[in-house]
Amino acid sequence: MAGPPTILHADLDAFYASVEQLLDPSLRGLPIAVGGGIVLAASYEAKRFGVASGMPASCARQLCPTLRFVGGHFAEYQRLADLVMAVLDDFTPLVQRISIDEAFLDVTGSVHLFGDGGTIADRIRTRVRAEIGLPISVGVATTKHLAKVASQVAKPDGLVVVEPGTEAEFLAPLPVHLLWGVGPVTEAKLASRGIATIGQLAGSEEGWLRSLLGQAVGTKMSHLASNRDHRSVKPGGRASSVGAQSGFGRTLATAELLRAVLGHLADRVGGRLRVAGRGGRTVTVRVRLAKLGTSSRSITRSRTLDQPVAATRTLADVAETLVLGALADHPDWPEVSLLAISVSNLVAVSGIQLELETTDRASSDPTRPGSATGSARWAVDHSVDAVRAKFGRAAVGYAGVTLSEYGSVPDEFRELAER
DNA sequence: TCTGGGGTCCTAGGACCC
DNA sequence: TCTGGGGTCCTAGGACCC
Repeated sequence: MAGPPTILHADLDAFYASVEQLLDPSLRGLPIAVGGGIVLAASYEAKRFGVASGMPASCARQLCPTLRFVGGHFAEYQRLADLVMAVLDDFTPLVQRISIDEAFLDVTGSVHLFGDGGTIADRIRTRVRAEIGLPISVGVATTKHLAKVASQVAKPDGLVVVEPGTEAEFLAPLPVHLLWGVGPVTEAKLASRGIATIGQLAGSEEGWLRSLLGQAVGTKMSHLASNRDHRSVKPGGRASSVGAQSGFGRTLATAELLRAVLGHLADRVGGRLRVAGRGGRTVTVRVRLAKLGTSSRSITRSRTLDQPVAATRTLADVAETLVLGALADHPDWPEVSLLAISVSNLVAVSGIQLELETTDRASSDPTRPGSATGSARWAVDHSVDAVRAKFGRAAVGYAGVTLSEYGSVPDEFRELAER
């Protein structure tokens, strides 16, 4: 007699902007944007002018001349979002947080305690508004994906319940871009075949969709459109890669600049890995290359090592080798506009293990984790990590390089995004 | 000597999400 | 208007093993 599951998707509205309006009442009701050179979040008042996140500030100001830019209170975003998540935890242990401001809840086992899905969603919205002061939209359905679509439809500050049995008629008139996984490319491919709504998508043959969109995407779209997607809510879950990137406009890639930026990025990534007690075998770099007056292209290079690494200097050395190799392959693209380092194939690694691993085997290749210098590297990292644990990140800089002249995004924001 | 199929890992690139 | 930073997942080819 087990009925269908009851899944909620709870999503804070225009989160960063809503927090700013909560902290400063004079901003309430006004079009505001969080960010500096680009819009990181826009209030609903600003969205009505067409302002959207990711938009350059100049463009946003043209759309909305009265737009106010406000600095981000990054620690507050994290603290308030955590309070909201704690409210969700009161209704079920099955909470899957998928970003700072949204989560899935499986409340199937909770309905006998708190009431049906719509009642629970109502209580969540009331509590979040009363206790934290933020608007939150909730979608209720029998599957995760449909709950997410419902919460998007509910925005702003709304609640949408899709009753079991009404899924198809709910989805049919909605545009395909509301489906999770449909971005500009997929939307355009579908539009070229006359498919604009989820109903039209559901009416398309699965094999035909696979040939149009590819095996995985085609299958997924077919399942989503006809609500045959039944992934379960999975609490917890650790990241499978750790990375950092830095854009610096149109700058000529001197060897000094590459070294400095890669050192800084390796420091960020290595520090986070060590704090998490993890190391990774695969180091990937991304280089965005640009030519003046033309578009940019990005290339990636990766290398998989025998042993997991987390040492800043080792990561920096591997990354530098990869970047130089990538640049050598593209001599006609002289300018570098972004560098990124990512580490994947992650495994749990204790500090002791890392130390042993780097001292056990000597090697003349400095990019290998078994380098003879490994012990010294571990000692340096360990000292830096210890100071930072006490006094914060800024207490110790890597190689005395702050790179403030290149970074356009404050470090606080990076740390927020790391969560 | 050449033929076949399956599985896993690695690498580069692309689409998408918040 | 191609701008930020941190992620996930998929594809396709090649190497290698059985």
